[in-house]
Amino acid sequence: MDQLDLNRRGSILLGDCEVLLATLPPASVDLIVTSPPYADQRKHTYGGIAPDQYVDWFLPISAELYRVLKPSGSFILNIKERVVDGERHTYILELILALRKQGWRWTEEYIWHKKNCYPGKWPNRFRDAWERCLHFTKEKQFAMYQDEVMVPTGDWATTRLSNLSETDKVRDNSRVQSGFGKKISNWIGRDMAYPTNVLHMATECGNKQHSAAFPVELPSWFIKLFTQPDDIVLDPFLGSGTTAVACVELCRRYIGIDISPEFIKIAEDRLSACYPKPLQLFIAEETNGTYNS
Amino acid sequence: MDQLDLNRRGSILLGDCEVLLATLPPASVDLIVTSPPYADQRKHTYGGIAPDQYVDWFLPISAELYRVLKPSGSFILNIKERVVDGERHTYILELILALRKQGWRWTEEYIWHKKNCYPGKWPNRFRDAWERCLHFTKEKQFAMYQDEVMVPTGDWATTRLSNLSETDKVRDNSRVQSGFGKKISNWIGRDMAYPTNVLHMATECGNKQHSAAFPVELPSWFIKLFTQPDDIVLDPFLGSGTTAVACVELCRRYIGIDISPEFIKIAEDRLSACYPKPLQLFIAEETNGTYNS
DNA sequence: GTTCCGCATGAATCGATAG
DNA sequence: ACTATCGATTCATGCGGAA
Repeated sequence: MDQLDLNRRGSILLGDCEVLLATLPPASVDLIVTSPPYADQRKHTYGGIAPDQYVDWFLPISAELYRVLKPSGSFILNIKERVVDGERHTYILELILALRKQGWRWTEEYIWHKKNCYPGKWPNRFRDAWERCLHFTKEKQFAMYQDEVMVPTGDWATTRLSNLSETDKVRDNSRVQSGFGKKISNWIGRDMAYPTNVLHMATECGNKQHSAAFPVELPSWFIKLFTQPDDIVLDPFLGSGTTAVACVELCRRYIGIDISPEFIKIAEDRLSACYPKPLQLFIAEETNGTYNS
Repeated sequence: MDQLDLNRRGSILLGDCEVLLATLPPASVDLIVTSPPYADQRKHTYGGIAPDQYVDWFLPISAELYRVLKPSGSFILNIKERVVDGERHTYILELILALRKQGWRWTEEYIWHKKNCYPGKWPNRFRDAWERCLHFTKEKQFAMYQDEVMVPTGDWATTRLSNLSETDKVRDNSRVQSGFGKKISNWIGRDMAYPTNVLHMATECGNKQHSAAFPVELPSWFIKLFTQPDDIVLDPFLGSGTTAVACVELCRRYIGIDISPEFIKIAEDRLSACYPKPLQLFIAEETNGTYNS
């Protein structure tokens, strides 16, 4: 990836992703995580793709994504169909079918359950509290590091976890993420379980600087699951840079593309104030000498 | 519906639902809730429909469902696609597209989050913890009674609800469901909120008598949301009778169809031991005189 | 009458073995 | 080669029995 001028942390590219993706070498990316502009959204930057044209708009881009992804790589597409004329539009169903014709395997559909979804009331539907995280791969076998996202078992969470201090939790997390120490499965033993394909995460609503499509937690989870440190993660619709932030925190390299100079600026500002998680821990311990292991 | 010989509670019909549905009058049903046999499942009763043939198998049935449903009615289809050769099969996506061509409106997709999903570990996926509850309607406007499924807000649930006895909860539920007392929204006031389109419910696995496809809670929720007392609810794949049980408990009339005499027997046995929720309360209070309001 | 522990039980999926 | 069956894997829940 040296020809990409990818520094130690990553690269942010300004421009149309279909054009810029063509400049990347084939089979060079370990993971693609993205939340593309939803139909009729972001009109000021992408021109607001009409639902009926969404598949035709996306397919040339996904063809380039297929080319740059390693055979062992994964492609996570976070998306949710809009309501049009009182019913769910079918462009995502059609997109899944079209991507399969393009060669992608529709390996799994994860659900992001938005614990704090947007408020509102309508006569014929409730608040929409979930989005699709479609998992596509090129091959039947692909890289997956399940131990990296293990969670406390229900029993353990309600009884023992509640007794741990916040500092304990932070320290434990960072140790695992930095690759030091034992595997979680050995370390905690039977107190940890593998997660399911339903992710419970709150949306980030407090941040006034940027309107992130998804919380850092979401790309972080998939990055831990599908890549190792120093692997390369691509987000062709970087937006406010959430995927790149997750990469820095987890010591992965990123390639971020966006067509909007405003968003690129926001992403670069966020990244400049962003450190790997182990380093964050180090800073925290420097500042706070009261911690005892 | 008198020509159906529908008694005060409902009717259970033994036979092929495509045939039997043709005998029902048009526009006579308020709600259809069903969980059809999934592809390649239940081979002993339904012959195990192959994934590739699923849409063709289902369309003649859904045509009859369309005919018997009132214009203001809803059709809830609980289903989940299998994994075939390491990827999710697309027959449900194709089914949604085909149902729309048949005239159905794909109004919403609710998610049933199965808190206790089937265990297991595989190299390329996690446990499947969710199923689709597809909501189809005939018209843009349809009957929906949102107040009937309001839920306590987090604060209230964790503080006051946990202090209530089981009897209290039964009493409260039955009052609301039977139409006695105030609307929940007035009764609890600001402590109640509307739910989202994500339903958190555990599967019923402990029951030795029958293996219900879904918990009574699931059809109950949709029945409360889309019907009023004495309305008619249809389940063309009744199975062990869970939908009919929910109808009895909520004082709705049911039409249940199943092709398996064994399942019909199980359903009838369950229904004979089944009472409306207000009556359950009455029995509970007869037995337990210690309750003070 | 509580609370706590042990146990059986699932609309599952994969890989290996057998026809 | 391609399909059919079987064992191994794994965890939240609700029941019954025990302290």
